[in-house]
Amino acid sequence: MNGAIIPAKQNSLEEQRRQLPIAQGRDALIQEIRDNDVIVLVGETGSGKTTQVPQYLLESGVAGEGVIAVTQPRRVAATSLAARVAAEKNVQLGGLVGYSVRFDESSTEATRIKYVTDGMLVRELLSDPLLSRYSAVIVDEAHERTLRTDILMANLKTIQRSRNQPVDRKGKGRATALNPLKIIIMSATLDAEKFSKFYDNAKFSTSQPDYVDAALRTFYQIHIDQSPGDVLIFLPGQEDIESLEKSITMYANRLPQECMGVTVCPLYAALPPTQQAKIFSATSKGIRKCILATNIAETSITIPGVKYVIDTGKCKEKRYIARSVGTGFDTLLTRDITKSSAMQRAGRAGREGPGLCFRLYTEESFKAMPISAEPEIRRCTLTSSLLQLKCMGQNLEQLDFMDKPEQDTIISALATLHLLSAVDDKKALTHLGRRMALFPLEPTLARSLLAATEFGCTREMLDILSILSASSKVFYDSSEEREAALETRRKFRHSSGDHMTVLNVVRSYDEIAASESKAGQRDWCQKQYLNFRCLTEAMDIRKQLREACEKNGIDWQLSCGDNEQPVLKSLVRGLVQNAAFLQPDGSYKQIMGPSIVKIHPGSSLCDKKVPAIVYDELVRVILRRV
DNA sequence: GAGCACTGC
Repeated sequence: MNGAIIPAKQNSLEEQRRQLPIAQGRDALIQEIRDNDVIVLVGETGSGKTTQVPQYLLESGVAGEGVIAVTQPRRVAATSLAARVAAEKNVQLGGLVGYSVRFDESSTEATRIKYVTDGMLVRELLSDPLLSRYSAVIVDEAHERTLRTDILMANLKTIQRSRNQPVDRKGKGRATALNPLKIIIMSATLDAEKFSKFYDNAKFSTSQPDYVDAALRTFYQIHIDQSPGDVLIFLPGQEDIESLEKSITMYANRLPQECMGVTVCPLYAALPPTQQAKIFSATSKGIRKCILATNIAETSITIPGVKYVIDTGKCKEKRYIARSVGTGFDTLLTRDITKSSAMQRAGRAGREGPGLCFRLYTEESFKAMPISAEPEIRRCTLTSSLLQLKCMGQNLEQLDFMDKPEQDTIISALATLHLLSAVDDKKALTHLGRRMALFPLEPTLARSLLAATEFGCTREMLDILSILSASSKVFYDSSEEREAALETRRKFRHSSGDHMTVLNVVRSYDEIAASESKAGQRDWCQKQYLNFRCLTEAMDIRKQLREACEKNGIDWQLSCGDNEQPVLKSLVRGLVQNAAFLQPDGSYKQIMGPSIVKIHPGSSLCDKKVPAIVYDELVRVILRRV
């Protein structure tokens, strides 16, 4: 859909921290490194930051063209970290990612991330006192304060002073440093301030313990030490699942012969059922199954044979942020689970015998967890419920609720209904509003449907709305197959945007459904990278909506054929609130709100620079975990 | 430059 994104930069870091239980994100870190020559990064040792931060530097380009050095006090750490990062980036060790330790080197001209022992870098000072090949030096395990680390840190300080000196090239405008150096000191908590002082009060930032990495290590601890039995790991979302799947598989391939094998099964709602089914198939003897699941495995799906549970203590939660001015937006944020979730997760271990649960959080964090989740009335849009209550002659503001909704949420719901002409200036229900409530649709979509009766395109509108109100997305894929999916779906793309693209999909599906069996339809969907589950659900919804039309004297067969104008006009009637105009810099500005929004990269309108857009979904981007 | 789960109508 025309998912739009509010860029993170819009909001102050402080504001984001407040909304984000896990503090530091990838983008925020990159920004901090861009803004500061020295950063002291505090966090637990051996966590993912040693492998991730260099990759962030490389990917974002903040470290320029030079080599990114990561120093380690010990040889074995340098070589094994290099191997792991090379594997994560899917490159040959010694290419893009390499290492250099005494007696052993694996690096080439192409190497951009180089893991080295601090002694090696100190030695390099002899031949290259300014370390000019390096654009960034990351000093890891700085808290160990080995002699060579200290010598290195002292030198880095003076090197940076001379390299980052602005050079005013005559007549060439602004003075800039020719070959600046970035320094990142990674340390355990206690010494952070001392490091910061040493580098002229350098900024320091704290990274949260990396639960994905902790889960990886816990899994292998179980795998090596514990008796046979499957392992279930709870993670917040697809992204973490994909990343952990990669690292577990990578280590599984290097296990000693006598060790049990490992098979990894990802599990989340959006995963096609065929792949979900893998969790139920029995593993052969000598293979340990490791299921990586979202909280879908907490209640909805019970997995047989699980003996060990690893609980990261994290989940995702969708939250609507109301704005009394303009439109609100949804955020999907990673947060701590509740006590009841924690119990539920633990209970998934050993349902058929003794089991063990490994919680990757402290007793204190457990005690700090809320007992149960906040009720939806405090977190969701109330537009639809408000309309319904009005139809029942009730007033949401006067109802005696167990938990009262936020005032802003009510105000924004009322504003939306007013804009859709479902209520009048006195907040009273209109005839139109009553008709909107006849359909099991969000009020915005119901408004578009009623507009379609005027513009003569109910048939097309029902095709689109049924997809929009299905609970899963039509276009959904893992990050691995994203490119292929994009290419295959190109034929559905419509120059007028994603809603017309969706219409093309439904029309094609209708043709297939007319001649193919259910299995044939499923096959077709799979080949087109379309979500079969979404389409079948949408077809049920469409049938129901058509019936609702018939019942209420609306002709659902009105078609505008190949003329897209009536469809677009009708959509706008419902989505007025979500209109935005192109800005000179290529971003979009809401007409009814203050925000700058961006078109989702998966949209057919992305990079098209059309003068105006309407969207049906606005998502606030949350910074990623370090 | 990228999607937690569920439910009802």
